[in-house]
Amino acid sequence: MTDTRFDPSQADGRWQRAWEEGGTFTADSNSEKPKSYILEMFPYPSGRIHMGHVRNYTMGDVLARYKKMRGFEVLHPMGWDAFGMPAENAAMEKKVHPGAWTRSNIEGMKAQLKRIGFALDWTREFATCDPDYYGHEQALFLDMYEAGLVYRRSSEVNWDPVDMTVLANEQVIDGKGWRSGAEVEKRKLDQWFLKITDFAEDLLDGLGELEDWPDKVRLMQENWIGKSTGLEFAFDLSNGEKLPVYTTRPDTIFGASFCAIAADHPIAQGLADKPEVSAFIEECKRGGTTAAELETAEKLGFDTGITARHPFTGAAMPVFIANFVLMDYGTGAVMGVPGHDQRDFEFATKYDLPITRVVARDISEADAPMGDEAEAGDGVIVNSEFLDGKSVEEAKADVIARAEGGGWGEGTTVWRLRDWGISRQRYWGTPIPIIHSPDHGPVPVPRDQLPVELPEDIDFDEPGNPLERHPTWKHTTCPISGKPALRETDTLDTFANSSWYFLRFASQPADAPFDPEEIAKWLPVQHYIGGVEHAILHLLYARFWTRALAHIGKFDVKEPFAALFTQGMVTHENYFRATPIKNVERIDQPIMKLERFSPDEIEKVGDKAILKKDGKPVDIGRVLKMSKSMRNVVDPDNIIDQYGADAVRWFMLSDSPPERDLPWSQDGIEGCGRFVQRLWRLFGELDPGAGGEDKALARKAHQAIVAVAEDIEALSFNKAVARIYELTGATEKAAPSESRNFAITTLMHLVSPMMPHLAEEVWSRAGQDGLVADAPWPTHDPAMLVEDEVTIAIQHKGKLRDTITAPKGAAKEDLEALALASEKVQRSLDGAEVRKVIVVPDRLVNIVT
RNA sequence: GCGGGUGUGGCGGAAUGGUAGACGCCGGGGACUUAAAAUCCCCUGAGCUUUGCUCGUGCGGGUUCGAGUCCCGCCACCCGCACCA
Repeated sequence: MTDTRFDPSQADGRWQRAWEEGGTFTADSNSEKPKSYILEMFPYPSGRIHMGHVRNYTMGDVLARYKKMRGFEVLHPMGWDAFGMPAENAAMEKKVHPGAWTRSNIEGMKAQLKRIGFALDWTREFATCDPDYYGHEQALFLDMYEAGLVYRRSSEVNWDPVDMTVLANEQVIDGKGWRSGAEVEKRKLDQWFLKITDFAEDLLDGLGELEDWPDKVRLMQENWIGKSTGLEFAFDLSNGEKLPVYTTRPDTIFGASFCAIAADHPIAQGLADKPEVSAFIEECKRGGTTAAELETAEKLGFDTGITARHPFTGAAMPVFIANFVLMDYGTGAVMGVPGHDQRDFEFATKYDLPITRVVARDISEADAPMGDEAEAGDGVIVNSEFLDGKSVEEAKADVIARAEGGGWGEGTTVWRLRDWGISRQRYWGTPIPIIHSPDHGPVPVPRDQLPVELPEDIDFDEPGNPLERHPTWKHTTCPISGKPALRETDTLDTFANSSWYFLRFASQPADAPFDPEEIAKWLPVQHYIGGVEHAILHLLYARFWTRALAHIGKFDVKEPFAALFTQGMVTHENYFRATPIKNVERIDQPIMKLERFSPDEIEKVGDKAILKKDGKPVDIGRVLKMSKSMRNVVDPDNIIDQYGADAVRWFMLSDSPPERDLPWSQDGIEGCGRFVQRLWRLFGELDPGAGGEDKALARKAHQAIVAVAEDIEALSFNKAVARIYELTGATEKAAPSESRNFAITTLMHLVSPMMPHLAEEVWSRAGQDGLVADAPWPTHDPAMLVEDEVTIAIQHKGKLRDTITAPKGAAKEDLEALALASEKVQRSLDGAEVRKVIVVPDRLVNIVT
C-alpha cells in the first residue's frame, strides 16, 4: 500500500457496489445456517435522512454484520412507513400529489442510506403505500373482520370544522386544531374499531416473557393496559333508578358517605333541563387537562338531590355530579369513601360530608381521628360490622362474595386499555375494504377485488377527505345484491401499516400477505431497535396484530420482537443571539429578539462560537435534540462528503452508551476522521517478512477478540470502540513481529462491522480473498487470554499504598510476605501491630492495624 | 400526585464490593518543518509543606478489612402516565 491517506470518496462507493453486485447481504431463507432477524424501525419518508436515523441504523448494521461473521444467515431489511399526514400537508401546501411527494422522498432517502454502506437486503424493500402491500393489509383486515375482531360503533371524536377532519388528541392544542387554529368540536361519528381489549390479558401476560425488553417499556405498556380488579354493583336511588358503580376498594364500603357521577353521565344529562345543572356540566367541561391544571383544580360537585341507598346500612347518601369523575372509565360513577381515597377526602372536606375511618393500623385504633389526608394504605378493617378485624384483602373477597350471593353486584376486572379506533377521514392511507350496502349494511369487499386502490386523480383544493368527494371512486355495487352501494371512504390509521411490516419483510408471496413457513423460519425478530417514543403505541399495536393473527391461526408466533432496544437521541448545542428591541411600555424590561443560527453559519474557536458572516460571537445554548426549530441540525450527507461513511458510523458508536443521548460535535467527528486514517496507516504496516513472537501484544489481540464480541452482543458499542482504540495504540507501539501482523489482521476483522469500507479496502490490498464482510469472526486461543503476571494492589486500612507485580495464582502467604516487604507499606504501618491481613488472590492485599 | 431513570474530571464516559477516572474529545508543552497542515512524543481530577501526603464519584447517615457499586434518608434533573375510582 502506497497511498498515504484513505480516500472514502472513491472507496465507499466502490465497496457499496461490490456488496450490491455480489448480493452479499441478501438473505436466503433456504440457508442451512441458523437465522437471525435484525430490524430497525423503518423510517417515515419525510424527505431527508437525519442523524437519528444514522445512529439507529448503524447500531443495527453492526449487529447484522457481526451476526453474519458469526455464521448466521441474517435478515436485515429496509422499507418505508409511507402513509401519513405530512404527505397530505405537502399536497395542500405545495400542490403535489401525496404519492409523488412520497415516492420522490423515498428515492432521495434510499440514496442517502446507500451512501452510509448499510448491510441491507434491498431485494425485500417495499413502501406501505404500495398497493401490493396495502392490498394484503386489507386482506388481513378482512380476516380479523371475519374473526369478529373488527366492529363499528359511534364514537366521539375531535372534529376540526375548518379542515373538516378528525384530529388525534395530540393534534388538539389548547382546544384548537393544530393547523387551522379553529375551536375543535366533539362530534359523534361511526368509526371502525379493532378489538384490542380482547387481548388485554394476553398482552399484559406476554410482557412477563419479554425479558430482553427494557423494563421501562414493559412498565409503560403495563400501565397503559391498566388492569384493575374490584366490585361492580348498583345503588338503588331515591328516584327509582339504579346507579352502577365500580370500586377497587369494596372493603371500604362502610366508609362510603356519598356517590359521584360524571358530568356526561346519563343521570346528569337527564337533569340538564334545569339551568343550574346544565351550567355546572358546562363548567366541568371547561376545566383544562394539563398536569398543572389538574394538580390545582378544585374538586367541584353539584348535589342532585337524589340519594343512594347503602346496600348494607340502608343509609341514604347524597348523589353529586362531580368534575373529577370520568365517564369513560368504569361505570362513570363512584362511591365516595373520603377516609381512604384522597379525591373523595378533598371533596368531602369541601362539601362537609362525613369522613369515617374504616381501615386502621390495628383494631384498637378504630377510633383514631383522621388526619388531614386520606389513608390509602393497608391495615385492618374497623367500624364495618361483619368486616371488623379482617384484612383489606379478606374484606374485599368477603364483600364481593356477599354481593354476588345477594345478586346485587359482581367481582370484575376493568381495563384502562380502550379498543383501537382505526378510522381516519383522510386520503393517504389504506382504504378500509368495506362496502356500505343499502340492504345488507357493511359488507366486506370480496377478496378477488383486493386491493381496493386509492384513486390517483384527487385534489386537495378543498378541506376534507378527497375520497369522500371524489366523483366516482366511492360508487360501487353491493357484493350481495348487486345494487348500487357506497365504499367506505375512511382509511386505516397509519399505525396499522407498521403493525405487520416485519412479517412482510420476512416473507413476500404474491398471493398472500406472508407464508407461514417463512415466518416460522425468521420470526421473532432477534433484535428490534428504535426510539423510545414508540414504547406504547407502535409496539403495543404490533404485538396485538401478531397475537390476533396467531389467534386466527395464521402462524404460531405470539411475540414479534424477542429483544427490544431503545436508542437515545442525537443532540447538539444550539447557537443564538438575543438582542433587545425597544419596549415602549417598560424600558427596564426590553422585549428580546431571538435569532438562531445553524451549525453551518458558525465557526468554533476554542469554546466560543463565532458567526461567520459578521465575525462576532454568538451565545451557545443547551445541548438539545436536533430539530428544525432549534436550527441545530447537522445533515449527514455533508458530513459524509467531508469525512466518509466510516467516520460517521464510528462517531455514532463512540463515547455515549447507545441508550443515552449522543451529543454531536465537530471535534468529535474530526477525531473519528483522524482515527480512520490512523488505522489506514497501521494496516499499511502489515509486514509479511516480520518474524518472532510478541506475546504481550498477541495476548491483547486475543483478549480484544473476546471482549469486542461480548460488547457487541451486549450492544455496548461504546465499550467495543474503546477496546479497539486500546488494541490500536498497543499495536502501533509494538515492533514488527508475527504477533504484530496477527494484531493488525485481527483489527481488520474487529472494525469491519463498524467501518466496513475501510476494512474491505485494506482487506483487498492485503491480498486476501473475497470480502471481509463474508469472512468469519476471528477465533481466539483461550490459553492466550490468561495473563501470567498480575498487578496486586497493596492497601493499608483500605487505602492504596503500593502496587506489586506477582505471578498469576501466587499463594496467599507469598502475597502477604511481598506486601509486608514493601518499603511504602512499612512506612505507612509505622510500627503498628498488624491485626489482620486480607488477601484476594490476583487482586489485592489489605493490611489492617 | 404515581411510576421509571440519571447524577463520576473542562466534556462524552469506563470501572464482577477490591488500584476511581479505561478510551475518546478539549487544553498545555515538545519534536519534525523555512513555515503551515499532517504526524509523533509527553503532561492533563483538586489541593498541599511534592522521595510523598490529603481530599475526591449529587447530599447526609449506615453495613464492610475495603463502597461509585450494597442498605436507609434526602436533593436535583430527565422521561412516561395521570382526577383510572
